[in-house]
Amino acid sequence: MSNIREVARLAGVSVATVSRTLASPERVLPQTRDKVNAAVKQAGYHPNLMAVQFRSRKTANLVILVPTIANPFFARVISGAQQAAQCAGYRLLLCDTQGQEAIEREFAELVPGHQADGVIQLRAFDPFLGHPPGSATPPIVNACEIIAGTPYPTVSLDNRGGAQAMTRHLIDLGHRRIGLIKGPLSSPLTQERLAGYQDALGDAGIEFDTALVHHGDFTLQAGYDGATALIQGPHRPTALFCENDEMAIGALKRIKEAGLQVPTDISVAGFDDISMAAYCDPPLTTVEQPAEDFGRHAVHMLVALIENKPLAERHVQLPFTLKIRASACAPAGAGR
Amino acid sequence: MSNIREVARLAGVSVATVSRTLASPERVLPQTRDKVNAAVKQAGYHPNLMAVQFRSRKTANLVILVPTIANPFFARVISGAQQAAQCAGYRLLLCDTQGQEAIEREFAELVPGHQADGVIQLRAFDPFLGHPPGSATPPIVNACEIIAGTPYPTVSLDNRGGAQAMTRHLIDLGHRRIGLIKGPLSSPLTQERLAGYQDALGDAGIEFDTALVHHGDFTLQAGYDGATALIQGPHRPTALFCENDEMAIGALKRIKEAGLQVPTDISVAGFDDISMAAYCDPPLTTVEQPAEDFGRHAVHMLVALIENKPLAERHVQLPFTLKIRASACAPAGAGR
DNA sequence: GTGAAAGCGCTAACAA
DNA sequence: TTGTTAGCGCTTTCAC
Repeated sequence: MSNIREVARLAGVSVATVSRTLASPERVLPQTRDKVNAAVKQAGYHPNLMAVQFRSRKTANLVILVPTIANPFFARVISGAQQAAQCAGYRLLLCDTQGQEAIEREFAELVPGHQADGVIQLRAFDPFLGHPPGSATPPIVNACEIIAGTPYPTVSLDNRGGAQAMTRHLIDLGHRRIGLIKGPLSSPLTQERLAGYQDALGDAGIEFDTALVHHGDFTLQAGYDGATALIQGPHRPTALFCENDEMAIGALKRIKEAGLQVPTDISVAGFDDISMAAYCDPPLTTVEQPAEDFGRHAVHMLVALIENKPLAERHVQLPFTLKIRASACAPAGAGR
Repeated sequence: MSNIREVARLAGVSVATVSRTLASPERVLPQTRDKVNAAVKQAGYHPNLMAVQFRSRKTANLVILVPTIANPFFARVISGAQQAAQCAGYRLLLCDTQGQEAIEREFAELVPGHQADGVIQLRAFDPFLGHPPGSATPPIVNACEIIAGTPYPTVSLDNRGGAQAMTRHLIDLGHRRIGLIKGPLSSPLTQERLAGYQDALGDAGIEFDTALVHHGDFTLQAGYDGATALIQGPHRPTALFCENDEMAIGALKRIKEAGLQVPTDISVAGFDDISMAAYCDPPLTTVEQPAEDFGRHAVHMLVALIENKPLAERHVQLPFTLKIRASACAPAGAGR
């Protein structure tokens, strides 16, 4: 592999001039520049980025920790992040952590290790937990699922408000027995959505019934299983609110298999508005999240942190939108 | 930020001993090791990975270029790659290129730039195209969609065979007019599948009709649009073969909107077997690909390349499986 | 505008 | 087993 010294020799200039030509060509005479460029081509020279970054102590790398990229919602978040990173002159190092703390820690370690400038965490776990307290916290932004009481900047959705709005929508349609297919207990996000669900129930004077709540893990299968549990028995719910679209689609399948109609027999609602939501049968009523904006905002904030620019807000909250489609309607025999 | 020298001072040893303690503790006396470890903790020391890798000329980074991580099939490929990389002691740098050559080139540049040891390309584009011919080709493996006539090692599916098998399956069910919703013209993969489709038609003595072919871009919307075009007119096909599951699901929606039944009026088949395929209505008959294996094999081959180990095979071909579900059946009025 | 030279933090001979 | 020392390839003063 050729190095800067060889290029300098070929061009008949000093290494400093080669370095300057590459970094700030305007500080070099055109004729010198041409000589250098010719030498670069001739030598097949590629600057050793390792050395460049080592020397200039700037990596232009951002790490993003994603619980699972198989989740289409996260795919959209990443897409937004990638765009914003590109614009800001950073590369995005994507890491599918499979929700494993060890992997999250390992990748986050790239930051104190000078291999990346900052990290975006999309899950409620602090990858720097237990770091030497003396050192300043590395640049990090927490988005989507927020670590309770975290000092880090955050980008979040009003999950409680979103769940409340959707539950209220179902109540307004005339539903009184609304099943809830939740995410895992450990997720703060799912606790907030449960709270929103309870808020709406409370407002309508409907008693909260734990028998109507089922825990899943955000997968299609979990929705299927949740529906199985909730629709059996004599007094089944007239609507099912699922905490993400994939579980809702899983539930849809199970309900149809039971010989019931959606929405006439049971209404179904989701959360996220993944692209599939508009294509399933019936199209899914859901809570839309501006997924790409999570990524975009997180990157902007992280870059500000890294470059020591002031942060406009430390805690950004993004708006949700109720997306009314055909999977939810008034229950059979509703008074209104 | 503390450095190795400070740790050495704190521990009362030389920098070499600190370096050794970190890299190969067994070459250092236990008591020395303890002193060093204590000093590391006290100093809040994190090795500067930039310097480590710069000096030892090994990054343990692998770049994977993905056309779009929003595609659930690629998500599975990545998942397999990540696993294999982890096992082999490498990090995977994921890059969503959005199919843009400029982005692919930029990330591939990390390899000659010594910032990554090799690259996996999942699309039929050579990111090192036009590289100085003098220099040896950087370690690269081409998987999924293969560059025509590439000298690189590859991991591929028998796309032609897969498409032929599915088309034959539809013919065996009694279909004679089979619509094809293809990927973009530019994709080699889609040309192979077209060839397989034509093979099966030829074997059955059915004439190829270009009016039954529609070009899409692998999105839900493309399937929807393709179905719109193909099901209108008096002599519509009795089956639709889509080159991926997402287009098949898009087609499903359109067919139902037209008041037709799947599969009784029109059968639908897909390709890939994404998780959603089993959950749509009706469940999708499709060609299953071992997605995770693409990633796994690609990583294994790339690591072999990087570490100068012999490659068992330069061109791995993975098996497909016909996944028969409910979206395809014999056409109405079929003789058998 | 260009060159000489110092040194980033670390590893790896080699010496002790 | 441990220390000394010479760089890895580059950027960046500071002279000229």
